[in-house]
Amino acid sequence: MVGKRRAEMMEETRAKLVRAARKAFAEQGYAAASMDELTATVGLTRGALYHNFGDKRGLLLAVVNQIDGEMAAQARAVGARAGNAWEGLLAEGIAYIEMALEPEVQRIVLLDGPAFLGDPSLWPSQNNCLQETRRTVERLVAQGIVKPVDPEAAARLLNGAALNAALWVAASPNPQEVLAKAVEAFRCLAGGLLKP
Amino acid sequence: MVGKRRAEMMEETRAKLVRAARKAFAEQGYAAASMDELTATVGLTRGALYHNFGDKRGLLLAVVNQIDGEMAAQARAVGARAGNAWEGLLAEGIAYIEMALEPEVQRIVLLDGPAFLGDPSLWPSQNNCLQETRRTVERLVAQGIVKPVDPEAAARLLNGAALNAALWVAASPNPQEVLAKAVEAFRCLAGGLLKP
DNA sequence: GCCATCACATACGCACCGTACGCGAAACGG
DNA sequence: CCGTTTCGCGTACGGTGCGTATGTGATGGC
Repeated sequence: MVGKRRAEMMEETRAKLVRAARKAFAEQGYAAASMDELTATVGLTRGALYHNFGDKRGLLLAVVNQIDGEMAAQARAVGARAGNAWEGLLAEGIAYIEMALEPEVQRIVLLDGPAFLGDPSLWPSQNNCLQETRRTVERLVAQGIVKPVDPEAAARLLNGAALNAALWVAASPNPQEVLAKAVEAFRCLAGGLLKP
Repeated sequence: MVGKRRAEMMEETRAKLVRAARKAFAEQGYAAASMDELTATVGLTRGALYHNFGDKRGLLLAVVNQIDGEMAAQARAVGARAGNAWEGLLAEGIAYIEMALEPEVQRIVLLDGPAFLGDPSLWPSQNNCLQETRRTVERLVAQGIVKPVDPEAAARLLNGAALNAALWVAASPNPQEVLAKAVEAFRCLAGGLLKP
């Protein structure tokens, strides 16, 4: 600890707060999470919070951006692993459904994020995972595999469908069975984009 | 006012509070809306609120149920007006997109509702507008028009896609143009449910 | 016409957020 | 090497809002 520069220390403080926030927001929800408790769990006070993130929303923003980035990376990896471009799009969508089962993703990014930060497209992160899907759709349109739809619109609807599917699966008593149904229905819907 | 019975009076105060809540929640969001202000605008105090709805969430629940019911009725009406069952499903979905442009629907039912009340399927209203879509899908499956998918799953994904489309449209600078794209993409996706 | 009920108002305590200010250590210039 | 400035963070304060406990006046049965 002693050998570190100020910038490193500050970055470490930010990281600690973000880590604690991911836990607290996921478990209690953004509104119910107390900043006094949150900061205390990592040996700090609210002073550090307001100095680093401006306010409570600023911390939520930082957390959302971090998780969003992780999701986009995961989606990209899954898509790249697929046999062809079309299977890649399906794999990405299904990956979103499965990722959204994680409490951190569901609670923070899908529920509290839009409610307290507004529409995802307005986020500074520009919603990486949505952009990822959009680019995939663009490629498929260019290759003539899918109908010439607006890529942004298609990406929006696909992500929206996936997100809602995940909420459904998470709330169900037997997630495994419901997940299978959701994935099946998703494949079905997405097929509507394919050229005849 | 004098000639009314107690039950009528109580129903009237409930209605007044719900009306005020629709306005306040839609304009400021659930979290930011002050119950002191809200009740004062209709000449009451928080006492009336906690007596009639238990707590702040109870009021949100009542508001959500009311709007949800209106949405389901609207969807049913639009669906019935369509030429055939398949066009009815499309019309319902598009109607959801357009309804979700209303701030009361978007802010209260789509953003704050899930965030503060949990998954819509857990709401006491049983999410009427989702049930409406599910029944429509069931009919289409029975008639052999759409593939034998799980009706609940299909309804979930369709509604999710519509909701996300609406958020996108509402946040865009030129809603008219974007709405057209969203509707087009929705028709496309929904087509994936049709039997070949 | 008395009394129980009840819808709603009033009053209180508590939690929490945001801000202004204080402090001590690190960075910096000479 | 030392004085000074910077700055990351802690501390203290005020304001606001929720939930609950208690009071009250009108209503409706008997």
